Amino acid sequence: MNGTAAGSNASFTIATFNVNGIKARLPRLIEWLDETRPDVACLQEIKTQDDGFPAAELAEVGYQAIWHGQKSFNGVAILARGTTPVEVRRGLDGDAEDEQARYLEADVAGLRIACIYLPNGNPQPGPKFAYKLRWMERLAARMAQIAAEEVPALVIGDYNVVPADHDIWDRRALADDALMQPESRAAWARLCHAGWTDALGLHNPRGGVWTYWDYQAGAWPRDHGFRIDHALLSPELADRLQACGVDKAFRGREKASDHAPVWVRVTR
DNA sequence: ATGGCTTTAAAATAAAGA
Repeated sequence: MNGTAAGSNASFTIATFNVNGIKARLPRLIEWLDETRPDVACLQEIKTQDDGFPAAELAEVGYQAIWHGQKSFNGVAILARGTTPVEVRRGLDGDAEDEQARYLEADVAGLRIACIYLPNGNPQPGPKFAYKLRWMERLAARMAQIAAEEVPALVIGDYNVVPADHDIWDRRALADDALMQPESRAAWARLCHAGWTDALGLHNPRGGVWTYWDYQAGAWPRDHGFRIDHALLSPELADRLQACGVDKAFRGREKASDHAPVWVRVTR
């Protein structure tokens, strides 16, 4: 714009944060936004209906938002600093009966951003696990549509899948859990094989990076965590990946979520 | 060994999370 290289070297940060209740977490959320200043923040488990979303409080710290809420459970939102996300769609095709608020997609600054809260699926086997696997198929279908548009895109959020044994402190601890089942992992692998890049996995090929620590059993002080919050980048965006990481320290604060934020930085 | 927390909704417990 001004004839220097500054524009092409500038970066853009997109983060995801499962807040585990936006009402209880609002002070921590605002703290994190103020301290890390992501350009976009995708939130999961806001656990509020639409009219309970704290849009005014977020606007005070510079973020405009769109959100898809639901009473008590689930709920997703996309925040952008200094601009309002342009909503593309909410919810996935393929199940007219599904009323769970888990998918929200928007355009921000030339990027297509899908914020997801993938079903947990426990206990397995059972209807909740079947719903999880069906939901992953529906997600794959939507991601194929996005890929066909050949836009720089990322699908970011809480996938509730531990991709590999090196993504958990002890694979035996969750061996029977829906997050670790071969079917869950196969569905995840299909997304990656379709051309989407797991940013954090790519930059940490030996694993050992966690994004979640249970509230119970001293999981946080013992560092008994696992990796379930992911960012999948389309080929057009993967080429622009500069860095990615976990804001781990926020898991250790008072009244923290059980998830830590995950971020990716791309060339603008 | 087994550890047992946190949220929401709503009025004491129950459901869900992962």
